[in-house]
Amino acid sequence: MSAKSAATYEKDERIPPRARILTVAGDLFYRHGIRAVGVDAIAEAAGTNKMTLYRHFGSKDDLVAAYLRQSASEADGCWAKFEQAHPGDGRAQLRAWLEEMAEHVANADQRGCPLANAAVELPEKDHPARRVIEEFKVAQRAKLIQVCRTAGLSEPDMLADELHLLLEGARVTAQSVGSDGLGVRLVRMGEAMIADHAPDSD
Amino acid sequence: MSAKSAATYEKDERIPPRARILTVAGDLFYRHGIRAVGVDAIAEAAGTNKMTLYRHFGSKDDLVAAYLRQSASEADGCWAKFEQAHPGDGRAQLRAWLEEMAEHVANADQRGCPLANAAVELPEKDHPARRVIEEFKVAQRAKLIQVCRTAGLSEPDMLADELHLLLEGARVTAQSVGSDGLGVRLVRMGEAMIADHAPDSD
DNA sequence: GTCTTGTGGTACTGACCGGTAACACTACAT
DNA sequence: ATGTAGTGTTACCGGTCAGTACCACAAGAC
Repeated sequence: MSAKSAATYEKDERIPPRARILTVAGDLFYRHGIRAVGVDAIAEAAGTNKMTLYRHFGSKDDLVAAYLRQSASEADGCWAKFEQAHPGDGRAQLRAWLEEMAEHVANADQRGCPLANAAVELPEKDHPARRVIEEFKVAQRAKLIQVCRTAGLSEPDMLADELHLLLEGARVTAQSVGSDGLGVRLVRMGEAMIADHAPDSD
Repeated sequence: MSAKSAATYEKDERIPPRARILTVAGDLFYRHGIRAVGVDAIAEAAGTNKMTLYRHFGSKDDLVAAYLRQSASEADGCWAKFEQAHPGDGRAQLRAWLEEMAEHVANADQRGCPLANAAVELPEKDHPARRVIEEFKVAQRAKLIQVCRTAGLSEPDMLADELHLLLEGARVTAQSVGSDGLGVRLVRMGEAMIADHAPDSD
């Protein structure tokens, strides 16, 4: 109930400690930044202790990597959701994605892409998190290109990169400037980009 | 000459300690991240000691704020340079800006916008750096809108935001994905956006 | 002269960092 | 009943963190 963390587990849950640790670590890393959160704080917030944490994750860096893997798989699940909601309809999936991102940007307690933030915070190129970030971003790009292609849009890889830059820019801008009206502008711009790549007049 | 820092002053310079500290702090903060750099390291790299550092900057947070102010004024100087190179020609200034950013993105030891990175690293809303970031971003946006307007482009504020999102996205993407071909694509996309807002066919 | 201002050097505080050792305990399987 | 796997607890390690006290030294001002 403190201002610092609303996600303290108060211990006794039926959820196994590893999952508790990962959940609470994700919350703290995302909200306060990776370097700003110590393992003691994570263990305590997860209702366990440092030893158990280190039995499941060999080091803080490993925990960070696991956190990023988790974030990446959530993003994948997001795409799966769109595909399920609009099966075969790439255009609708793109639109759903745009709207989701607009919502994200407008939400005050969202702090951008966890992976991109980690890339900013951890420049050391041999950090275990780096691999996760790169793999995710490559997969993400491939996924986006594929959706653009199945949507029947021209130059799918070009459009995918355009949309990606737009969204990434919006997410990072929301953190430094704020997000008044950014969401709607985002959707408008994205729609315009998509329209520019429509082969038929739509 | 080590891998860690090429900017160690080896002490004896004629440059006064305050300037040395600020320069070396900027270098280290930018390359390794703000939270990753301690005041001891800065003082040593600047060829001075912690006491002198604390005499000029009351705390690390103040030093960080000074670092960001410095970065912001460098960016302002950049715009002044464009204005001087292409006086009165907003379009050419925008083009110069795009090319500068493309260059930046392609450069491997650039790590995005110092202000935006700081916003990621320092989410605490009462941090002295926050004020600097917000003021800079507001000024930056105003400046960009003004250039778009004097360039005679339609919907200057809309275009300015589009360009800003594009650029910010490119800078942050370069850190997580890499920058192969990103520069040229950036210029192309920016030119297309500008063209879309040209009242006459150009 | 001396007084002041800026600087360097050293040593320190107290807190926190990531990580580990050793041991007690519970639950469950056989 | 016994073994085993996972967990909790406490105390600790060496290192680093931001920040400070104290003193010595140099330069310029008067």
